[in-house]
Amino acid sequence: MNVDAATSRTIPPDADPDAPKRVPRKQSREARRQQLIEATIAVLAERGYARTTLTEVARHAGLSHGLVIFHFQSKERLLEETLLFLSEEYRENWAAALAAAPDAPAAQLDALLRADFMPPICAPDRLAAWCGFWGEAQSRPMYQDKCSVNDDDYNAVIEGICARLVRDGGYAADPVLAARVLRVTVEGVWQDMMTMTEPYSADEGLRTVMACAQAFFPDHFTLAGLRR
Amino acid sequence: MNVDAATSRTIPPDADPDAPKRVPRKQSREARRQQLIEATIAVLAERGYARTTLTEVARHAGLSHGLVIFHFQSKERLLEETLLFLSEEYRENWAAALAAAPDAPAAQLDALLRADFMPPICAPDRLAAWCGFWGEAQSRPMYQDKCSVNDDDYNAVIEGICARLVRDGGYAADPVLAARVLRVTVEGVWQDMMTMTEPYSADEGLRTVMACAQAFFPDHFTLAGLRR
DNA sequence: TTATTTTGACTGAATTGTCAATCAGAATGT
DNA sequence: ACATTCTGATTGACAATTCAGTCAAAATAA
Repeated sequence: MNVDAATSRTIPPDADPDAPKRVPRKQSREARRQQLIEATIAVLAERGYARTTLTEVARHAGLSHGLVIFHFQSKERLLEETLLFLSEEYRENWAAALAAAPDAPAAQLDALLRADFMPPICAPDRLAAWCGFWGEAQSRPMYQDKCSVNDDDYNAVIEGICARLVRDGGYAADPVLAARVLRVTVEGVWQDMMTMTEPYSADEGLRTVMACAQAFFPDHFTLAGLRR
Repeated sequence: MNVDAATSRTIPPDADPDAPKRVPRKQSREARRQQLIEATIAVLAERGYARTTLTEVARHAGLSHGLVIFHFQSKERLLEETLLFLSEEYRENWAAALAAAPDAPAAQLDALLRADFMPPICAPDRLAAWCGFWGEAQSRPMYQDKCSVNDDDYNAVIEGICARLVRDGGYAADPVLAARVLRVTVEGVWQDMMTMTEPYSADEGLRTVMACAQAFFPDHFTLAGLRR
């Protein structure tokens, strides 16, 4: 679902190993789809969900709007696949951060929270596109369906980490509530960065989240993150 | 800007006391506008921002769509005034709660947080309409303009309360960050209640917010709210 | 009557989706 | 190397629909 994967597909499985770089068509099917999804994200960020049109997406990609339908059948499907891509990208980002972190619950939580403030997740167009979808998700069950699995997984992970941290660290807080507060704080800070008249930086956003972690787990966190 | 205010306006200050019910035109005008704004909120909640049409708003109010234009000149203006109404309603609600609370900072914070979970603010259609606007606000400077004053005031108030609470209560936290976390937690809980596959109740939402307050100000708050 | 509100038909613009024609490159043949 | 065929990506014109906004006429109240 990422660009590299699409690029690698341009070389057929039975390709001659010494054949250098086969650049098949003007663009391969997967690469075009990915290009159009990126264009959709950009238009969502620039104009908002309600004013996102196929023509604008196509124009942004330098292609005809007929091609968008050719690749995605309908506007609905294009938006679905865009949301799915963002959802997967987000999931892969935090999952990778988690896998790279030490096993101690505080270190895991630190990695999980930091992951949301790293590129490519914390890029302006990504955040803006997310906000656009959030606004529509409530009235479109399909959008909830597309993301609920990833959302539930994230929830389960952060709740599990908080439960371990509460137990091992001797805290009294309810881990479910603590996990929920941390999650919505990240989301809220993102939204601040998109909608406030004078938004703060991603650094300040992360500091805010760490202040929240410190409030719940003062022995393990400071404003700068994991206490060491 | 609320219904009662509009209704009270129906009786002019110089009205004859024994004249039973004068139903002046201008009042009818305000009542219609209010009716259409309520219909707009309902449609926003039901179909989302992108699929909100004048025809649907009019149908919901049992009126013709030409009348919507007659009263609001354009769809843009209708949505602006709807947002303005919601913003004022929200502001009046927390301002009233604050005025009714004791002057102690912990009591003020408790009142401020509870206010967001009381009707009419915490009604499903209100929350859903807010979410719809949030999604579009990023790409529409006009929406930010309309609300920024009220938003900034809320921010200043909750920061001030947190600053007093930190000082008087001997806490070490940064009051600006604590205030920000509390604010985005309320917003995030609202969004949860709108978009989650199996949302929790307003009570559970308030408990979550109080868990956050407890984390920052454990001497003054419990899961049930203000410690007494 | 006069002023205001309300309707509903109409217009013009925007937008999604269709489709036949075109075109670029790959495969195949010579 | 060169020409021919084939495939499927790409275009752009077109149809159908939806929707915001206009307006003349009707209804209603003063």
